[in-house]
Amino acid sequence: MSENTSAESATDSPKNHLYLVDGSAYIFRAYHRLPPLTNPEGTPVGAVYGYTTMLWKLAEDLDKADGPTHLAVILDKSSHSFRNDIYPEYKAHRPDPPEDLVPQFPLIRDATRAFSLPLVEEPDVEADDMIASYARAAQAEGWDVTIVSSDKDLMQLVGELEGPGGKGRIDMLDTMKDARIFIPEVEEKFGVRPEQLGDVLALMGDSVDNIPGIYGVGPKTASKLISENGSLAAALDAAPDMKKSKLKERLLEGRESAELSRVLVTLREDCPLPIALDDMRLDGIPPGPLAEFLEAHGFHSLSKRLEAGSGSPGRKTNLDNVARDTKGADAAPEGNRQPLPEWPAIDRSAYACVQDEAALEEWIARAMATRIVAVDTETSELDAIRADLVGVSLALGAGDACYIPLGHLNEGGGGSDMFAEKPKQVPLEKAIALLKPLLESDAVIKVFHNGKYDLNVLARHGIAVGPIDDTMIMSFDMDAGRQLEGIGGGHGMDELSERHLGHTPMAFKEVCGTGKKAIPFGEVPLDKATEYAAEDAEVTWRLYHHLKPRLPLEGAVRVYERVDRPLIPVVAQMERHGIKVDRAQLSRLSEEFATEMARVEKEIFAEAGQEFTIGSPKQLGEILFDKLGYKGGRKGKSGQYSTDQAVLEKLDGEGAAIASKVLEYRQLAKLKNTYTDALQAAINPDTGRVHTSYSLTGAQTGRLSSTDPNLQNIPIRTAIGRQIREAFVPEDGNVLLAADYSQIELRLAAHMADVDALKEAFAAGEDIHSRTAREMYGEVDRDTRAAAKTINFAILYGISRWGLAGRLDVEPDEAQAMIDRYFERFPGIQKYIVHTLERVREKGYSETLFGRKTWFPRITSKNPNERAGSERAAINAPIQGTSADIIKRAMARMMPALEDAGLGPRDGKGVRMLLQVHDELVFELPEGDVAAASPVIERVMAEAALPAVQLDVPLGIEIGHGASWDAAH
DNA sequence: GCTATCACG
DNA sequence: GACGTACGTGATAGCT
Repeated sequence: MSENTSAESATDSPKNHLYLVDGSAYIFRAYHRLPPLTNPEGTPVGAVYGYTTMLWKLAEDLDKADGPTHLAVILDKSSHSFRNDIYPEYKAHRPDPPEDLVPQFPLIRDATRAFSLPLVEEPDVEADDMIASYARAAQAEGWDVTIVSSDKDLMQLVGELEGPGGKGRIDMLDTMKDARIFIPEVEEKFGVRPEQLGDVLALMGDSVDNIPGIYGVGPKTASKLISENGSLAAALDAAPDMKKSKLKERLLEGRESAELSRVLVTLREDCPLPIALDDMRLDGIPPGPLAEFLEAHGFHSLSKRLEAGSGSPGRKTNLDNVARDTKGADAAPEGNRQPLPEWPAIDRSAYACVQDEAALEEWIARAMATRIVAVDTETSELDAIRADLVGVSLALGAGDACYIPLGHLNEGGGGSDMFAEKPKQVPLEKAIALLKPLLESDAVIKVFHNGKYDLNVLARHGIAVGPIDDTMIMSFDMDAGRQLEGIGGGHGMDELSERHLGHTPMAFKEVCGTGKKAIPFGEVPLDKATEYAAEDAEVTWRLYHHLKPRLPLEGAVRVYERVDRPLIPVVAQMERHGIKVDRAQLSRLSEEFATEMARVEKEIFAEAGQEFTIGSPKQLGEILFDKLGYKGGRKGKSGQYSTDQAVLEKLDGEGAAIASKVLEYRQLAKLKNTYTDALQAAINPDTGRVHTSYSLTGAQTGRLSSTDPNLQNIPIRTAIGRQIREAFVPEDGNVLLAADYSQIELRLAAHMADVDALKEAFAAGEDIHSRTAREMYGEVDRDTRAAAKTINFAILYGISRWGLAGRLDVEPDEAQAMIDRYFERFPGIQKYIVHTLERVREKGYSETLFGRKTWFPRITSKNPNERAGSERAAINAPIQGTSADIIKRAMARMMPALEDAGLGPRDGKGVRMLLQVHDELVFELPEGDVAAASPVIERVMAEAALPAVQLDVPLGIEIGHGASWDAAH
């Protein structure tokens, strides 16, 4: 980390913060979560790899505010402890670890040594006890402690205590979920305070460790008993007075067992400490041993990162530099292409075409065993909501893929010979029945590229696919905005295949043709279809194994796992819901607009003295400026006159009647062509509703975008345009409900730039533009408020005196004076801008509060125009992107929260989330549910940043409902 | 396929 | 000191 950044953040001397890594528990989880990789010698290293990236990530946080100053790894040394002595059955029925995990245990030690980290392994002491002892010892010294684990037993330690050395805090970090666990999280999970957790655990027991607890008492009952009675002893004592019940009997009978369990779950906090706390200080990671280790196990991507950042050989280096300084490496044209695992070249001729049930069953069984399967669907058309399923392809490994045709007609098309036999295929119904358990199995990760599409296609066949991963979203979360010279910056499969695998997949048009000669996929001959479809699945499989391990290295795990990945099925469901539009209303408006256009057109021709194409800016410009002689400059390299709204309004102000008529004509044409006509055409004949498609990778900042049709730009600002909103309606008996974040970007700016005056204003519920006007001008009236509003937005968008001058119609000097005044009144803003730009120049990317990166390669451009443009975008991206992260989190939590409140889908109805418009969510719900649903929706939205981010400003929500989208505002 | 325009946040 | 600069999108018409 560069000196200036640390100087800014580290004004106070950093508090000691000990990280204790529960290594043994981690590798079990890593094993079950990660793909079964092997090193060059064939030793399985999937869990080791996960462990290595975890340590890397922790070391990366070294200089961060809440990062480690001290770190140690604790491992279990032997299977015997004091618990076996008092209870021989303890952990007696543990199954042996999986065969391919056993050889990884010693490698965990190697990995730890490779990072030069202290390693604690004591015989006859369990890791949990050792962790507890170290945690308490550090806490007593007034240190903060983070236990890197998600073991529920360790949650007993969470909390804050005043020791001889000051106040020390113990929390936990679940690196797989990237979640901090503190008192509220424990309370949420177990319903009791951490210090009461031992009592709950004693009652409920633990089948894995063979802790008996009380038979028939599970987490729910245990938590209830303890929270009601205060403690285990009190709960047991209260049992004789309970009214007769099964539970009473069990408590009376199980008293001894519970008391034994209480001892077993108690952590020993007084183990002798083999390594002194001070010796756990983390100064830096010497690169030598680490490089050797990474190399030996074929962790090429990590090796490369280490090389890229290590500087002079042998120098002790801080991993923060190593892992983060990726700019240099990635700026090279091939920089983004990492060494690949040793896969054979893709061979399209090797794919299987699955045409009978037996073969399909075998593929499905193998997929179940493999636990990770790449899936791709082929369909009759692009629109997922209308598309029919034509086939499914699966990939289980490199060179191990198949295509399952399901809806193919005979080659050359169905129309020409309707009696032609179809190719042999597993009947669709049968295939769906066989695939459903695989695609819905919790134990198997289904990997897609743009899975939202496939989810929608498969949902039509009653398959609720999950859990999924998505290589398109992974790519977006790591590489948004990143453009490599000559390689492009998109996230399409073909592009990623070129970029990361160096392989050009078969082009769709090669298979189906293009333009008028295009044929539907169902008419492609099976051999060709198999090559194309199975290749897509295999490419997805390979991309997954390339991209997934990169996620932690790029710091993209949190945004992928906590924001974007959970959103995929949610957005898919919104698309399937669609929204009802009133066709008659739209049609009426179309006619009305057409009549008006004809009238205005006549008037324009009269003014112009001739007929011309009003919609042609070129012709219009010539009429206005050449023929009629109005003043107005040329524009751009096209040499064409500008005739946009600003120009025409100016002309209108100067008395040119034709200008306002053209504006009116344009407005009508826009509304008719883009909305009233197009929306009618977009109604799905099967559902009678309009189904937009959201792009999850469309906007570099992390926002969604909406296409076919775009429902994120339906008019609202003018009365005439709002008539179109009136055509968006609920089904009978329902209403539409709109909930939006009020001024979310300004609130985030106030938080992120730490502007006290703005934070106060939001906390007090003031009108923010009025407050700005008061700060800037000392008085608030219509004019000063309007100017303040303009300036507030200018700030969000990256300000310039010329831009502001243009908007406010003042001289740039005066605009500059206003900017200076703004910075003076809100000093945090200028600091934020300067700091943000410094960071982007240094790192190459901006970051949101949730860690979403947007890359700005042109921030260093020699072209001042280009560079300035990047700077403005870079100032805006963290704010716009954080807002996007927040509403995405709200969306992912919304339906579960409504379901918890009993408001979920009921006989196909209930509350349905239909649309997202950046800071607004639109729902359709039975009128009778409005009162119950509104507070739930409001709470989920208002709390969406928590617990990951605690904002200094409240998030205000405005909610309305009515018989149309317009009425809901 | 590109440019200009304008709808939204 | 300049920069025919407010940020982020998508659809349409006209024109090459």
